[in-house]
Amino acid sequence: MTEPIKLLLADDQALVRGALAALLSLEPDLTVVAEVGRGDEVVAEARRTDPDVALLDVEMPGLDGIAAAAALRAALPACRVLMVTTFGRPGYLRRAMEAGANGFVVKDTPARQLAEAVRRVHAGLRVVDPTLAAETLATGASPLTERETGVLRAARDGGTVADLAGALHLSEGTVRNHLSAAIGKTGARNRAEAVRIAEQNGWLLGD
Amino acid sequence: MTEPIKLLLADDQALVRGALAALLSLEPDLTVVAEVGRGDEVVAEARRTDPDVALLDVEMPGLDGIAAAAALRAALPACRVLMVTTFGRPGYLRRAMEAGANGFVVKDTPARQLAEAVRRVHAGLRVVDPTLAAETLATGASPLTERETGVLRAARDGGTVADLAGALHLSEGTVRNHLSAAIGKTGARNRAEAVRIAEQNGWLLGD
DNA sequence: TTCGCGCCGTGACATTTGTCAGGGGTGGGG
DNA sequence: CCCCACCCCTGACAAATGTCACGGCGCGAA
Repeated sequence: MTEPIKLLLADDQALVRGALAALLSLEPDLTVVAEVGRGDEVVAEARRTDPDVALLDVEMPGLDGIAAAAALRAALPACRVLMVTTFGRPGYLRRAMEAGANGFVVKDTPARQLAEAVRRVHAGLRVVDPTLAAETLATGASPLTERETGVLRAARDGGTVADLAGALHLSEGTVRNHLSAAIGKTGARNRAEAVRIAEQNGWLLGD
Repeated sequence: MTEPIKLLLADDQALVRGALAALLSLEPDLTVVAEVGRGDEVVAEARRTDPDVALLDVEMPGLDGIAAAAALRAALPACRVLMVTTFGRPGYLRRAMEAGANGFVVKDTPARQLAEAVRRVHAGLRVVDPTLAAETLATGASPLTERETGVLRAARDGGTVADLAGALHLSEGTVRNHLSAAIGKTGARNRAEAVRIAEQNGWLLGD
Protein backbone atom coordinates (compact mmCIF):
# COMPACT_ATOMS: atom_id res chain seq x y z
CA MET A 1 0.00 0.00 0.00
CA THR A 2 1.10 3.54 -0.79
CA GLU A 3 1.56 6.42 1.62
CA PRO A 4 -1.63 7.71 3.26
CA ILE A 5 -3.10 11.01 2.08
CA LYS A 6 -2.03 13.85 4.38
CA LEU A 7 -4.78 16.25 5.40
CA LEU A 8 -4.98 19.76 6.79
CA LEU A 9 -8.20 20.76 8.59
CA ALA A 10 -9.29 24.38 8.94
CA ASP A 11 -12.48 25.18 10.83
CA ASP A 12 -13.07 27.79 13.49
CA GLN A 13 -15.16 25.50 15.67
CA ALA A 14 -12.73 23.34 17.58
CA LEU A 15 -15.32 20.70 18.29
CA VAL A 16 -16.26 20.01 14.68
CA ARG A 17 -12.61 20.31 13.69
CA GLY A 18 -11.70 17.60 16.14
CA ALA A 19 -14.71 15.54 15.20
CA LEU A 20 -13.83 15.72 11.52
CA ALA A 21 -10.31 14.63 12.41
CA ALA A 22 -11.71 11.63 14.24
CA LEU A 23 -14.01 10.79 11.36
CA LEU A 24 -11.31 10.98 8.72
CA SER A 25 -8.75 9.17 10.84
CA LEU A 26 -11.00 6.13 10.76
CA GLU A 27 -10.03 5.71 7.11
CA PRO A 28 -6.76 3.79 6.83
CA ASP A 29 -5.62 5.71 3.75
CA LEU A 30 -6.09 9.15 5.36
CA THR A 31 -4.10 10.89 8.05
CA VAL A 32 -4.62 14.33 9.59
CA VAL A 33 -1.31 16.14 9.86
CA ALA A 34 -2.50 19.63 10.81
CA GLU A 35 -5.45 21.49 12.32
CA VAL A 36 -5.99 25.25 12.41
CA GLY A 37 -8.84 27.43 13.61
CA ARG A 38 -8.14 30.61 11.65
CA GLY A 39 -7.92 31.35 7.96
CA ASP A 40 -4.69 33.28 8.28
CA GLU A 41 -2.89 30.30 9.80
CA VAL A 42 -3.58 27.98 6.90
CA VAL A 43 -0.63 28.78 4.66
CA ALA A 44 1.98 28.77 7.41
CA GLU A 45 0.75 25.47 8.79
CA ALA A 46 0.56 23.98 5.31
CA ARG A 47 4.15 25.03 4.62
CA ARG A 48 5.22 23.28 7.78
CA THR A 49 3.33 20.02 7.28
CA ASP A 50 3.02 19.79 3.48
CA PRO A 51 -0.48 18.22 3.28
CA ASP A 52 -1.88 16.61 0.13
CA VAL A 53 -5.39 17.97 0.66
CA ALA A 54 -6.66 20.90 2.72
CA LEU A 55 -10.24 20.95 3.99
CA LEU A 56 -11.27 24.56 4.50
CA ASP A 57 -14.37 26.06 6.06
CA VAL A 58 -15.59 29.30 4.48
CA GLU A 59 -16.59 31.09 7.67
CA MET A 60 -13.39 31.66 9.62
CA PRO A 61 -11.83 34.52 11.54
CA GLY A 62 -8.71 36.22 10.27
CA LEU A 63 -9.17 35.27 6.64
CA ASP A 64 -12.20 33.68 5.06
CA GLY A 65 -11.85 30.21 3.55
CA ILE A 66 -12.06 31.42 -0.03
CA ALA A 67 -9.18 33.82 0.41
CA ALA A 68 -7.26 31.16 2.31
CA ALA A 69 -7.81 28.77 -0.58
CA ALA A 70 -6.40 31.27 -3.05
CA ALA A 71 -3.38 31.95 -0.86
CA LEU A 72 -2.80 28.26 -0.33
CA ARG A 73 -2.97 27.40 -4.04
CA ALA A 74 -0.50 30.18 -4.74
CA ALA A 75 1.92 29.06 -2.04
CA LEU A 76 1.65 25.27 -2.47
CA PRO A 77 0.22 24.44 -5.90
CA ALA A 78 0.58 20.72 -5.24
CA CYS A 79 -1.89 20.87 -2.36
CA ARG A 80 -5.50 20.30 -3.36
CA VAL A 81 -8.27 22.27 -1.70
CA LEU A 82 -11.67 20.92 -0.64
CA MET A 83 -14.07 23.50 0.72
CA VAL A 84 -16.30 22.19 3.51
CA THR A 85 -18.88 24.72 4.52
CA THR A 86 -22.12 25.21 6.38
CA PHE A 87 -23.95 27.27 3.81
CA GLY A 88 -24.59 26.34 0.23
CA ARG A 89 -24.57 29.93 -0.89
CA PRO A 90 -24.44 30.04 -4.68
CA GLY A 91 -21.82 32.77 -4.64
CA TYR A 92 -19.57 30.78 -2.35
CA LEU A 93 -19.19 27.96 -4.84
CA ARG A 94 -18.43 30.35 -7.65
CA ARG A 95 -15.88 32.29 -5.67
CA ALA A 96 -14.29 29.09 -4.37
CA MET A 97 -13.84 27.73 -7.86
CA GLU A 98 -12.39 31.02 -9.05
CA ALA A 99 -9.99 30.86 -6.12
CA GLY A 100 -8.76 27.50 -7.35
CA ALA A 101 -10.61 25.11 -5.05
CA ASN A 102 -10.85 21.52 -6.31
CA GLY A 103 -14.03 20.59 -4.49
CA PHE A 104 -16.96 22.00 -2.59
CA VAL A 105 -18.98 20.06 -0.03
CA VAL A 106 -21.73 21.36 2.24
CA LYS A 107 -21.91 20.18 5.81
CA ASP A 108 -25.21 18.40 5.45
CA THR A 109 -23.90 15.78 3.09
CA PRO A 110 -23.69 12.32 4.67
CA ALA A 111 -20.55 11.72 6.67
CA ARG A 112 -19.66 8.61 4.71
CA GLN A 113 -19.17 10.62 1.54
CA LEU A 114 -16.57 12.96 2.95
CA ALA A 115 -13.66 10.53 2.79
CA GLU A 116 -14.63 9.66 -0.75
CA ALA A 117 -14.69 13.34 -1.67
CA VAL A 118 -11.22 13.72 -0.22
CA ARG A 119 -9.95 10.81 -2.29
CA ARG A 120 -11.48 12.15 -5.47
CA VAL A 121 -9.99 15.57 -4.92
CA HIS A 122 -6.64 14.03 -4.20
CA ALA A 123 -6.91 12.07 -7.43
CA GLY A 124 -7.29 15.32 -9.33
CA LEU A 125 -11.05 15.18 -9.83
CA ARG A 126 -13.45 17.98 -9.07
CA VAL A 127 -16.11 17.38 -6.45
CA VAL A 128 -19.21 19.56 -6.50
CA ASP A 129 -22.71 19.09 -5.14
CA PRO A 130 -24.78 18.93 -8.35
CA THR A 131 -27.80 20.64 -6.79
CA LEU A 132 -25.68 23.53 -5.65
CA ALA A 133 -23.93 23.72 -9.00
CA ALA A 134 -27.25 24.10 -10.80
CA GLU A 135 -28.36 26.76 -8.37
CA THR A 136 -25.12 28.63 -8.86
CA LEU A 137 -25.56 28.63 -12.60
CA ALA A 138 -29.12 29.86 -12.23
CA THR A 139 -28.31 32.62 -9.78
CA GLY A 140 -25.33 33.93 -11.71
CA ALA A 141 -22.60 36.18 -10.48
CA SER A 142 -23.22 39.15 -8.27
CA PRO A 143 -24.84 42.04 -10.12
CA LEU A 144 -23.57 44.44 -7.48
CA THR A 145 -20.75 46.84 -8.07
CA GLU A 146 -17.88 47.04 -5.62
CA ARG A 147 -19.23 50.10 -3.84
CA GLU A 148 -22.68 48.66 -3.59
CA THR A 149 -21.47 45.49 -1.93
CA GLY A 150 -19.34 47.58 0.39
CA VAL A 151 -22.29 49.69 1.40
CA LEU A 152 -24.45 46.61 1.93
CA ARG A 153 -21.73 45.00 4.02
CA ALA A 154 -21.54 48.11 6.18
CA ALA A 155 -25.31 48.14 6.47
CA ARG A 156 -25.41 44.57 7.81
CA ASP A 157 -25.39 45.48 11.47
CA GLY A 158 -28.12 48.03 11.00
CA GLY A 159 -26.76 51.54 11.26
CA THR A 160 -28.22 54.75 9.93
CA VAL A 161 -27.20 56.33 6.66
CA ALA A 162 -25.08 58.79 8.58
CA ASP A 163 -23.18 55.92 10.20
CA LEU A 164 -22.46 54.29 6.86
CA ALA A 165 -21.43 57.61 5.33
CA GLY A 166 -19.03 58.18 8.18
CA ALA A 167 -17.58 54.69 8.07
CA LEU A 168 -17.05 54.78 4.32
CA HIS A 169 -16.06 58.46 4.07
CA LEU A 170 -18.87 59.21 1.67
CA SER A 171 -21.66 61.70 1.45
CA GLU A 172 -25.02 60.62 2.82
CA GLY A 173 -26.62 61.17 -0.55
CA THR A 174 -24.08 58.93 -2.22
CA VAL A 175 -24.71 56.20 0.30
CA ARG A 176 -28.42 56.44 -0.32
CA ASN A 177 -27.86 56.25 -4.06
CA HIS A 178 -25.73 53.12 -3.76
CA LEU A 179 -28.27 51.58 -1.43
CA SER A 180 -31.05 52.41 -3.82
CA ALA A 181 -29.13 50.78 -6.67
CA ALA A 182 -28.49 47.68 -4.57
CA ILE A 183 -32.13 47.48 -3.58
CA GLY A 184 -33.14 47.68 -7.22
CA LYS A 185 -30.64 45.05 -8.38
CA THR A 186 -31.56 42.58 -5.66
CA GLY A 187 -35.27 43.06 -6.22
CA ALA A 188 -35.67 43.97 -2.56
CA ARG A 189 -38.06 46.51 -1.14
CA ASN A 190 -35.84 47.47 1.77
CA ARG A 191 -32.32 48.03 2.76
CA ALA A 192 -32.70 45.15 5.20
CA GLU A 193 -34.14 42.83 2.61
CA ALA A 194 -31.38 43.72 0.19
CA VAL A 195 -28.80 42.81 2.82
CA ARG A 196 -30.52 39.50 3.46
CA ILE A 197 -30.77 38.60 -0.22
CA ALA A 198 -27.18 39.54 -0.96
CA GLU A 199 -25.98 37.59 2.04
CA GLN A 200 -27.96 34.49 1.10
CA ASN A 201 -26.44 34.56 -2.35
CA GLY A 202 -22.94 34.88 -0.99
CA TRP A 203 -22.38 38.30 -2.50
CA LEU A 204 -21.08 39.91 0.67
CA LEU A 205 -17.92 37.89 1.13
CA GLY A 206 -14.66 39.60 2.02
CA ASP A 207 -14.37 42.32 4.60
CA MET B 1 -16.34 -2.64 33.48
CA THR B 2 -19.92 -1.42 33.43
CA GLU B 3 -22.18 -0.92 30.46
CA PRO B 4 -21.13 1.88 28.08
CA ILE B 5 -23.06 5.16 28.11
CA LYS B 6 -25.65 5.20 25.31
CA LEU B 7 -25.82 8.45 23.31
CA LEU B 8 -28.32 10.10 21.01
CA LEU B 9 -26.98 12.74 18.59
CA ALA B 10 -29.19 15.46 17.14
CA ASP B 11 -27.70 17.94 14.68
CA ASP B 12 -29.07 19.12 11.38
CA GLN B 13 -25.72 18.98 9.61
CA ALA B 14 -25.14 15.36 8.68
CA LEU B 15 -21.41 15.82 8.37
CA VAL B 16 -20.83 17.15 11.86
CA ARG B 17 -23.32 14.66 13.23
CA GLY B 18 -21.36 11.80 11.75
CA ALA B 19 -18.09 13.36 12.78
CA LEU B 20 -19.25 13.73 16.36
CA ALA B 21 -20.31 10.11 16.29
CA ALA B 22 -16.86 9.12 15.15
CA LEU B 23 -15.23 11.27 17.80
CA LEU B 24 -17.33 9.91 20.65
CA SER B 25 -17.09 6.35 19.45
CA LEU B 26 -13.35 6.51 20.04
CA GLU B 27 -14.10 6.48 23.76
CA PRO B 28 -14.52 2.92 24.99
CA ASP B 29 -17.13 3.87 27.57
CA LEU B 30 -19.38 5.66 25.07
CA THR B 31 -21.57 4.29 22.31
CA VAL B 32 -23.79 6.14 19.85
CA VAL B 33 -27.14 4.42 19.57
CA ALA B 34 -29.12 6.98 17.57
CA GLU B 35 -28.66 9.94 15.23
CA VAL B 36 -31.34 12.36 14.06
CA GLY B 37 -31.25 15.49 11.94
CA ARG B 38 -34.47 17.17 13.05
CA GLY B 39 -35.70 18.37 16.41
CA ASP B 40 -39.09 16.76 16.03
CA GLU B 41 -37.55 13.31 15.64
CA VAL B 42 -35.69 13.40 18.93
CA VAL B 43 -38.36 12.06 21.25
CA ALA B 44 -39.49 9.23 18.99
CA GLU B 45 -35.95 8.07 18.40
CA ALA B 46 -35.13 8.35 22.08
CA ARG B 47 -38.17 6.24 22.95
CA ARG B 48 -36.94 3.59 20.55
CA THR B 49 -33.32 3.49 21.63
CA ASP B 50 -33.47 4.63 25.27
CA PRO B 51 -30.21 6.63 25.41
CA ASP B 52 -28.53 7.71 28.65
CA VAL B 53 -27.48 11.12 27.31
CA ALA B 54 -28.81 13.15 24.38
CA LEU B 55 -26.57 15.71 22.63
CA LEU B 56 -28.80 18.34 21.04
CA ASP B 57 -27.96 21.20 18.72
CA VAL B 58 -30.06 24.34 19.21
CA GLU B 59 -30.49 25.27 15.55
CA MET B 60 -32.52 22.48 14.00
CA PRO B 61 -35.45 22.26 11.59
CA GLY B 62 -38.80 21.03 12.80
CA LEU B 63 -38.28 21.85 16.45
CA ASP B 64 -35.46 23.84 17.98
CA GLY B 65 -33.12 22.10 20.36
CA ILE B 66 -34.45 23.87 23.44
CA ALA B 67 -38.00 22.75 22.77
CA ALA B 68 -36.72 19.28 21.93
CA ALA B 69 -34.89 19.22 25.25
CA ALA B 70 -38.05 20.08 27.14
CA ALA B 71 -40.06 17.45 25.29
CA LEU B 72 -37.37 14.86 25.86
CA ARG B 73 -37.10 15.53 29.59
CA ALA B 74 -40.85 15.23 29.86
CA ALA B 75 -40.99 11.98 27.93
CA LEU B 76 -37.88 10.27 29.32
CA PRO B 77 -36.85 11.88 32.61
CA ALA B 78 -33.99 9.42 33.01
CA CYS B 79 -32.29 10.69 29.87
CA ARG B 80 -29.84 13.53 30.47
CA VAL B 81 -29.57 16.38 27.99
CA LEU B 82 -26.36 18.08 26.87
CA MET B 83 -26.83 21.03 24.54
CA VAL B 84 -24.09 21.34 21.93
CA THR B 85 -24.45 24.48 19.92
CA THR B 86 -22.70 26.84 17.56
CA PHE B 87 -23.66 30.09 19.20
CA GLY B 88 -23.06 31.03 22.79
CA ARG B 89 -26.05 33.32 22.91
CA PRO B 90 -26.73 34.26 26.52
CA GLY B 91 -30.44 33.64 26.11
CA TYR B 92 -29.85 30.15 24.77
CA LEU B 93 -28.17 29.01 27.94
CA ARG B 94 -30.91 30.44 30.11
CA ARG B 95 -33.67 28.91 28.06
CA ALA B 96 -31.87 25.57 27.88
CA MET B 97 -31.53 25.42 31.63
CA GLU B 98 -35.16 26.36 32.10
CA ALA B 99 -36.04 23.56 29.68
CA GLY B 100 -34.23 21.10 31.92
CA ALA B 101 -30.92 20.67 30.11
CA ASN B 102 -28.10 19.26 32.23
CA GLY B 103 -25.24 20.81 30.31
CA PHE B 104 -24.39 23.42 27.71
CA VAL B 105 -21.31 23.30 25.49
CA VAL B 106 -20.42 25.58 22.58
CA LYS B 107 -18.88 24.13 19.48
CA ASP B 108 -15.58 25.89 19.82
CA THR B 109 -14.57 24.08 22.97
CA PRO B 110 -11.71 21.63 22.43
CA ALA B 111 -12.80 18.26 21.11
CA ARG B 112 -11.09 16.38 23.94
CA GLN B 113 -13.42 17.92 26.49
CA LEU B 114 -16.63 16.72 24.88
CA ALA B 115 -16.41 13.15 26.09
CA GLU B 116 -15.63 14.38 29.56
CA ALA B 117 -18.67 16.67 29.45
CA VAL B 118 -20.81 13.71 28.46
CA ARG B 119 -19.52 11.67 31.39
CA ARG B 120 -20.12 14.49 33.84
CA VAL B 121 -23.65 15.01 32.61
CA HIS B 122 -24.27 11.30 32.81
CA ALA B 123 -22.99 11.31 36.38
CA GLY B 124 -25.64 13.89 37.25
CA LEU B 125 -23.39 16.94 37.25
CA ARG B 126 -24.12 20.16 35.45
CA VAL B 127 -21.71 21.25 32.73
CA VAL B 128 -21.65 24.91 31.76
CA ASP B 129 -19.05 27.08 30.09
CA PRO B 130 -18.14 29.52 32.89
CA THR B 131 -17.53 32.43 30.52
CA LEU B 132 -20.93 32.00 28.98
CA ALA B 133 -22.55 31.60 32.36
CA ALA B 134 -21.15 34.93 33.51
CA GLU B 135 -22.28 36.60 30.34
CA THR B 136 -25.75 35.18 30.76
CA LEU B 137 -26.00 36.53 34.27
CA ALA B 138 -24.81 39.93 33.08
CA THR B 139 -27.15 40.13 30.13
CA GLY B 140 -30.19 39.03 32.06
CA ALA B 141 -33.43 37.72 30.68
CA SER B 142 -35.14 39.23 27.72
CA PRO B 143 -36.74 42.59 28.47
CA LEU B 144 -39.05 42.15 25.51
CA THR B 145 -42.69 41.35 25.89
CA GLU B 146 -44.19 38.48 23.94
CA ARG B 147 -45.66 40.69 21.24
CA GLU B 148 -42.46 42.63 20.84
CA THR B 149 -40.39 39.51 20.27
CA GLY B 150 -43.01 38.28 17.85
CA VAL B 151 -42.86 41.48 15.89
CA LEU B 152 -39.06 41.44 15.87
CA ARG B 153 -39.08 37.83 14.68
CA ALA B 154 -41.42 38.74 11.85
CA ALA B 155 -39.19 41.69 10.99
CA ARG B 156 -36.10 39.51 10.64
CA ASP B 157 -36.33 38.98 6.91
CA GLY B 158 -36.88 42.64 6.26
CA GLY B 159 -40.48 43.31 5.31
CA THR B 160 -42.38 46.56 5.49
CA VAL B 161 -44.66 47.49 8.35
CA ALA B 162 -47.64 46.57 6.20
CA ASP B 163 -46.21 43.06 5.72
CA LEU B 164 -45.76 42.56 9.44
CA ALA B 165 -49.21 43.90 10.18
CA GLY B 166 -50.72 41.51 7.68
CA ALA B 167 -48.74 38.52 8.92
CA LEU B 168 -49.61 39.19 12.56
CA HIS B 169 -53.17 40.42 11.98
CA LEU B 170 -52.46 43.72 13.66
CA SER B 171 -52.89 47.34 12.78
CA GLU B 172 -49.89 49.09 11.24
CA GLY B 173 -49.85 51.59 14.05
CA THR B 174 -49.72 48.84 16.64
CA VAL B 175 -46.83 47.19 14.86
CA ARG B 176 -44.99 50.46 14.82
CA ASN B 177 -45.64 50.94 18.52
CA HIS B 178 -44.29 47.49 19.38
CA LEU B 179 -41.29 48.07 17.16
CA SER B 180 -40.65 51.39 18.81
CA ALA B 181 -40.83 49.77 22.24
CA ALA B 182 -38.44 47.02 21.16
CA ILE B 183 -36.03 49.56 19.72
CA GLY B 184 -36.10 51.47 22.97
CA LYS B 185 -35.56 48.41 25.16
CA THR B 186 -32.69 47.06 23.08
CA GLY B 187 -31.02 50.45 22.93
CA ALA B 188 -31.03 50.24 19.15
CA ARG B 189 -31.53 53.11 16.77
CA ASN B 190 -33.19 51.03 14.09
CA ARG B 191 -35.53 48.22 13.53
CA ALA B 192 -32.66 46.34 11.89
CA GLU B 193 -30.31 46.99 14.77
CA ALA B 194 -32.96 45.92 17.24
CA VAL B 195 -33.37 42.64 15.37
CA ARG B 196 -29.63 42.07 15.38
CA ILE B 197 -29.24 42.80 19.07
CA ALA B 198 -32.17 40.63 20.07
CA GLU B 199 -30.91 37.81 17.91
CA GLN B 200 -27.39 37.97 19.33
CA ASN B 201 -28.80 37.73 22.82
CA GLY B 202 -30.93 34.74 21.95
CA TRP B 203 -34.17 36.54 22.57
CA LEU B 204 -35.80 35.51 19.31
CA LEU B 205 -35.98 31.78 19.86
CA GLY B 206 -39.17 29.87 19.04
CA ASP B 207 -41.08 30.34 15.82
C1' DT C 1 -61.14 47.79 44.36
C1' DT C 2 -57.49 50.22 42.56
C1' DC C 3 -53.17 50.03 40.46
C1' DG C 4 -49.92 48.63 37.11
C1' DC C 5 -48.80 46.38 32.94
C1' DG C 6 -49.32 44.30 28.74
C1' DC C 7 -51.96 44.58 24.71
C1' DC C 8 -54.55 46.88 20.80
C1' DG C 9 -55.79 50.74 18.49
C1' DT C 10 -55.93 55.90 16.74
C1' DG C 11 -54.00 60.14 15.12
C1' DA C 12 -50.44 63.39 14.48
C1' DC C 13 -45.71 64.64 13.98
C1' DA C 14 -40.52 64.80 12.84
C1' DT C 15 -37.09 62.07 10.95
C1' DT C 16 -35.26 58.76 7.98
C1' DT C 17 -35.28 56.36 3.86
C1' DG C 18 -35.82 55.44 -1.00
C1' DT C 19 -36.21 57.51 -5.54
C1' DC C 20 -35.33 60.48 -9.25
C1' DA C 21 -33.04 63.89 -12.12
C1' DG C 22 -29.43 66.05 -12.61
C1' DG C 23 -23.84 67.25 -12.84
C1' DG C 24 -18.89 66.17 -13.04
C1' DG C 25 -14.91 62.94 -12.80
C1' DT C 26 -12.22 58.62 -14.26
C1' DG C 27 -10.93 54.86 -17.30
C1' DG C 28 -11.51 51.15 -20.66
C1' DG C 29 -13.31 49.36 -25.30
C1' DG C 30 -15.32 49.97 -29.72
C1' DC D 1 -12.53 59.87 -30.61
C1' DC D 2 -16.98 58.80 -28.27
C1' DC D 3 -19.59 55.83 -25.40
C1' DC D 4 -20.42 53.45 -21.40
C1' DA D 5 -19.94 51.96 -16.74
C1' DC D 6 -18.67 53.19 -12.43
C1' DC D 7 -17.91 56.56 -9.04
C1' DC D 8 -19.02 60.84 -6.24
C1' DC D 9 -21.87 64.53 -5.21
C1' DT D 10 -26.22 67.74 -4.98
C1' DG D 11 -31.00 68.80 -4.33
C1' DA D 12 -35.72 67.75 -4.07
C1' DC D 13 -39.61 64.83 -3.42
C1' DA D 14 -42.80 60.98 -1.79
C1' DA D 15 -43.03 57.18 1.14
C1' DA D 16 -41.83 54.65 5.08
C1' DT D 17 -40.38 54.73 9.70
C1' DG D 18 -39.97 56.07 14.58
C1' DT D 19 -41.98 58.72 18.33
C1' DC D 20 -45.45 60.56 21.23
C1' DA D 21 -49.85 61.26 23.48
C1' DC D 22 -54.03 59.37 23.99
C1' DG D 23 -57.94 55.94 25.15
C1' DG D 24 -59.77 51.27 25.99
C1' DC D 25 -59.57 46.30 27.34
C1' DG D 26 -58.18 42.31 30.40
C1' DC D 27 -55.72 40.47 34.25
C1' DG D 28 -53.07 39.69 38.26
C1' DA D 29 -51.06 41.81 42.43
C1' DA D 30 -51.25 44.98 46.11
